Amino acid sequence: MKGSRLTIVDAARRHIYHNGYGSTSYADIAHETGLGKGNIQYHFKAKEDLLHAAVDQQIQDIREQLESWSLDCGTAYDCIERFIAMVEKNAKNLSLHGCPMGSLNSELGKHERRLQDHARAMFDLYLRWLEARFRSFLPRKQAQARAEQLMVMAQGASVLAHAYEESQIVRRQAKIMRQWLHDVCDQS
Amino acid sequence: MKGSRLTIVDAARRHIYHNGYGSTSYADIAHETGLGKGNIQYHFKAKEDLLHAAVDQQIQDIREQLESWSLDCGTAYDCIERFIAMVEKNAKNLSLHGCPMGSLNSELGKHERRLQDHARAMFDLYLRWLEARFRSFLPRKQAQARAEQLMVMAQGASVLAHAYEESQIVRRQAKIMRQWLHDVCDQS
DNA sequence: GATAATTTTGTACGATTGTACTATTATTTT
DNA sequence: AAAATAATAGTACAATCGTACAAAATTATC
Repeated sequence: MKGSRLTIVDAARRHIYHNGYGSTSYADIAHETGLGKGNIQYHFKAKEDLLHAAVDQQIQDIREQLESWSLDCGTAYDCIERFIAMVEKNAKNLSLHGCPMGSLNSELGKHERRLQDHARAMFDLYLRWLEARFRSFLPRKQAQARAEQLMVMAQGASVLAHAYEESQIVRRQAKIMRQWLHDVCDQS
Repeated sequence: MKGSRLTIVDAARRHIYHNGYGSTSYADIAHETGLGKGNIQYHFKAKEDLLHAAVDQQIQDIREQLESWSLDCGTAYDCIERFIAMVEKNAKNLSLHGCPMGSLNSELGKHERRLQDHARAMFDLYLRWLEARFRSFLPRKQAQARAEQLMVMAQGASVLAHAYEESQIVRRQAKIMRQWLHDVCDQS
């Protein structure tokens, strides 16, 4: 039996991803987990705590994911391609609910800047990891720029796919990202 | 003296852009316009009507903007560059509040799909206009793809710039877009 | 100028929200 | 087993929300 706290955080992550932070209430989480509302308050006194816990766990997941990629993949090129493959694999969810990082940051950036500071850390993880891979065959300044550019493409694809509820947009952009990555490597 | 209705829609547009649709209340608009709360309800019976009116006016603005660009610019290349110039010019606002189209679509896509249908029309305007320009020197299928790609870059830049509250991200990406546009033209 | 229509305002209401609090049950510690 | 701590549930409360409605003020129409 999984601990209540973890059950709550899992439900919170899913609900925040699907409905947004502002549209996630204690009642929602209580209903979704089958637990009492007071119980959830016991584990997370304020609503902000719930978000912090959800983001923390997602950060943890991202860390493990990136570590596993670093180990699995031979070349830096393969590593970066693995990132693109992840985007493509998640095309359906991205078109249905947007990017978990991007949409949360967009929402929090509007009127919860303090909370956004935490959510932004997810971007940092991917960006620094990508930059490190690009540095295998590019100088620091260029590696930084390429990492940013790749993340821009991934986020833009998510926004458009979500707006049109059309996963094909993500797949088309993934193809473009691969071609772009190939060209970037060629030039170096 | 500007009509009350227009005053309300203007305030609604600004407030929705800055705070999001979910965090925009009748009380907010009343306070911002100095009008009574009941008055706003008189002009817009339901909150959805307020959003529809705000989106309608924004669509109108976009239409006029695109028409003016079509007239001003000589070549299709110049037209597309004008689009990039607009993104760059709005870098500060994009970093502070995100893209008015993108962030609204992201929010509505989460749990107001019916309203998103309307908001998506803003994307359609830009995409179809861009596609038409690209068709000056590209076949239909490729023109469609290029328009989508450019919009992806613009939206991605907005998301990242908003997440980091860093307008330089938009400016860097605008530079990349210009280079990209140049290359696309060269290849044709 | 009287009458009708429109515009504006203020308030009231039911629903939902985050939070606080108490009581009850389960688990651990001694 | 007894005591203490942690966990769970239910309820209460003030605040805010969208909406409904009635009265007052303004403008238009004849």
